[in-house]
Amino acid sequence: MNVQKRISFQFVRDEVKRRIETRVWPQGSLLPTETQLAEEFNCARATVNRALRELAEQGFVERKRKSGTRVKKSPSKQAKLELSLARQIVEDQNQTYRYALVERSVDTSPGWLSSQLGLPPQSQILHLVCMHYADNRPFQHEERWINISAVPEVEDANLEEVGPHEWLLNANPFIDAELALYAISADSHLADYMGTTTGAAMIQLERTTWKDGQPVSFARLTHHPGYCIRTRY
Amino acid sequence: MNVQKRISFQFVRDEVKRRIETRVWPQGSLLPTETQLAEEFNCARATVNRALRELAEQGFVERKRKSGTRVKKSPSKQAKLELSLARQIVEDQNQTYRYALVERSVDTSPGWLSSQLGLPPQSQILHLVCMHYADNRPFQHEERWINISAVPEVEDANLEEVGPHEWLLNANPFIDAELALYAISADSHLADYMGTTTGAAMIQLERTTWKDGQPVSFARLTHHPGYCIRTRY
DNA sequence: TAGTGGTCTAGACCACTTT
DNA sequence: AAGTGGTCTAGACCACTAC
Repeated sequence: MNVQKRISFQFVRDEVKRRIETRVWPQGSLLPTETQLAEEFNCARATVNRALRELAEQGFVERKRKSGTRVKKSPSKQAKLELSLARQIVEDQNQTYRYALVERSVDTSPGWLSSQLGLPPQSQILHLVCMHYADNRPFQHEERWINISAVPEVEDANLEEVGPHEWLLNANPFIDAELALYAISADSHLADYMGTTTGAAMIQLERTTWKDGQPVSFARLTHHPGYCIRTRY
Repeated sequence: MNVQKRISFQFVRDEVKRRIETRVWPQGSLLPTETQLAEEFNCARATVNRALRELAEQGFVERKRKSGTRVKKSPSKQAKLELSLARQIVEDQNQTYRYALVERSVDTSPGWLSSQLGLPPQSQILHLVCMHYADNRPFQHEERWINISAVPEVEDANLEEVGPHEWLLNANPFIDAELALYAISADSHLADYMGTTTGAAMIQLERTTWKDGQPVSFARLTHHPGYCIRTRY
């Protein structure tokens, strides 16, 4: 007796994916309709729908009403990057994390920053410089500017123990960010902080954050030479 | 008359998200059960289920059978990186793309590569060096090693016109890759290729690809100084 | 205007996990 | 053993879009 289990959307999803990968349904071709597939797999259309919806999310197929479901020409895979707090990265590597606040001052926003964040001139900003260490070796240099009017509480926050990044995330976990990632050569100042030599290549991450359309913060996170971002896709 | 539209899963999703963001349901707290929410919103449980499932995917809540749905402490957002072909990146910037094959040779795999890819010793590999240009300025330097036994056809492929990355993706669109991203200083050789000075900081991307568990290729993609990866999350 | 995917429902049963 | 999310069904109607 064939004790066929009830068909799951995973089964349909994986089988359709297999047919795409083995080019039973070549790139650019049209898949059967949901109704046809439901018949073939002997399941409800909703089940097929969920399977195909996931494949669409993953970038294998494109779906359009009336036209049907098409195998994508170039599967547009995306690498997913975890961009955590320095503390989390360090602790995930089983290293000891240490944080130090280096500089703190309240200023009026310089021109370049106002333009970067879209701030009115003369805005008050909190300027911070801090260091993150892993096993007492420099891990990340953080320079940050915070728009005080967006988070007035920050002026009274104690940032000696907890870094501004972490403080901001706690105060406001739901924030939109824009990222830019590039390589820089250490100037003598940075080299000094990072315990390396002038000219060393390092990865720098610029992070601009917004809350309800209001600019909150701009940060430059510079990682020690040799720091490597890894992922899989 | 209150012409209440039929409740959509988007409505439920957004309303629940709003309550989380405004801390009606604070971080770490337990949400009502699907059944309760379905009652409140006057919709089917399946609708609530889909809404909560999406919020779980997006990292706002955590769901466990029997325990219920909990607001996550630190919403674990992930940045998504598009890592396209050099040609695509260049053309997306409305610049003219040019490709050049610089070196091509068939060798036995050196030790470091065998170890990187997990190849048996004495494996035959195709070694390639090529350049990608944007508006005739160096854009990306590509050094690549391909495991010939994994893709025998590559030995006869014409790689004068189409780069190996693009060729491989066409030959086999469904590939798993491991990525490493870091900063390097240009040595005189690379500086020469990239039309820059020795010591310039550049972003280098290492890409190892596998097909059905079999190693296919290892590549080092070096971007011109000033190259910047941008994203939002 | 007709065809296709998009979504909702009401009910059912299952599977995991805590008690 | 009981509670909660996970999923499937069968049917219905809607919304977009190619024709």
